[in-house]
Amino acid sequence: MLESDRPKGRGTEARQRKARPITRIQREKQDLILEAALDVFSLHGFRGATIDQIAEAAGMSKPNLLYYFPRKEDIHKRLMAGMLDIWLAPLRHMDSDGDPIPEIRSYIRRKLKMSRDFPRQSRLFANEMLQGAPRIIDMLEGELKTLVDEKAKVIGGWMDEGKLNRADPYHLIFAIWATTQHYADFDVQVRAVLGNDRSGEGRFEDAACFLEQLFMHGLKPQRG
Amino acid sequence: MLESDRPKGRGTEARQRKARPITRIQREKQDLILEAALDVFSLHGFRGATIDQIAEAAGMSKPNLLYYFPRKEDIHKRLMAGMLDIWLAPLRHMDSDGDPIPEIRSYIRRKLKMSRDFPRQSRLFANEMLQGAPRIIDMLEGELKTLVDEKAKVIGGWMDEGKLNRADPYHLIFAIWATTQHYADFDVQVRAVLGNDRSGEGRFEDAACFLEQLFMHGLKPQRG
DNA sequence: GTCTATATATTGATAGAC
DNA sequence: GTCTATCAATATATAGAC
Repeated sequence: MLESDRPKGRGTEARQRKARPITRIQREKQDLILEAALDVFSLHGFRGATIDQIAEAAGMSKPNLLYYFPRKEDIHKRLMAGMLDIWLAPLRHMDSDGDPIPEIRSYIRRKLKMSRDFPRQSRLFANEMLQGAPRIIDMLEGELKTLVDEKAKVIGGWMDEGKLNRADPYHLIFAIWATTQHYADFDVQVRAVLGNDRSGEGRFEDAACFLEQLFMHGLKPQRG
Repeated sequence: MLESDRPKGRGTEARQRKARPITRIQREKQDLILEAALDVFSLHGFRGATIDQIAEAAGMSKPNLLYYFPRKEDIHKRLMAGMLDIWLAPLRHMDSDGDPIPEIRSYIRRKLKMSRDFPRQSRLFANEMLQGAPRIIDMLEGELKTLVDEKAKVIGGWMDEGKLNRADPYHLIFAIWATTQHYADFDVQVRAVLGNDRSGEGRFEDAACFLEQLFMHGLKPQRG
């Protein structure tokens, strides 16, 4: 059995870091590593990424990097944790007391902006999903499900009041996730299809415009 | 420089296979390998997958597998090639002479059905995208772009005739891809959020229903 | 065609000098 | 804290017996 996430080499006990305050220079080095690791992990996934690559991207030697994060998994864990909060912020932000249409419109825009500004985080997340989310499945079934349940209830309430067309709130949320994250995760494909002439950053504004139209009115023209 | 796709070991020249007809037993073995490789590649990506894993899943020894596909890359290449045709079939199928609304509705259903029936192929493709599509970028900029350009023109024509609400055809196609493939690529997340009770195969029917509603009518209720 | 044994490179992680 | 050197495991691929 090839267990990808098992620490290799001889008995590796995570190096005990003393609980002393972290210096500025230490944090800067850590941030440098995390920044480089985000590049590499988001592109190759956990197993595809190598410490060599991360160290080179961070401009330091491999043992030096391992001085700050004793194990490869530690870096990945930190990146995931740091990202999940940011990632769910837009959904948390959706206000049950607000007007349904503007709330959903603004949720879509916020989510699309995250794909534009944090594409690597999106791909890191997508990589984890494709692999069956081994490292965050608990969070999906716990924290995430709770949040979505809550927001689905809010949306369902809006529909009951006739402020939105009736539709499954869960699949609505999936659709918003899918359409917005697509521009980060499938960026190569989007660029290839749009061609060089349309591959400027304008594609995000076009996407925002299209998605607003889609989610608000759909494709079928109204008679009259 | 760590070049992941470079063949390793000593001077490896692809073993010259004689151009003699392939026997039935050979094809069966190859299919067995491809089937196993699809499992492993779709889950771990190209670099994350190992020949050991594939060989074990196929129930044969590693050298035996390498007898049929001399290099790891050969297996992956075959899987990609075999998949791309299937993958684009639903879009090719969209008929410019048909009625716009039924054509699009049926395209969505067909694409969603592919996510249900071929989730591993979808994830294989997604993995390749996340990595910047190094092995199929030419196909994206060539064959795929040509096909999408053509179909975008068809959809644009329908809009000119007033048979569809005006919207960017390219982003419409992206939205259909994203929403349908989401159910294969982010399957873990979908299941986690819907919970055990709603994680039967019924979720695909729910999704089909929702997506039809979304793409046809959007969320905003019509007055009157 | 299939197997055992093995060559060679890569990789995660450690040792120990400075 | 940082580096060079290196270990042990893993991985791709080949050699050669049967």
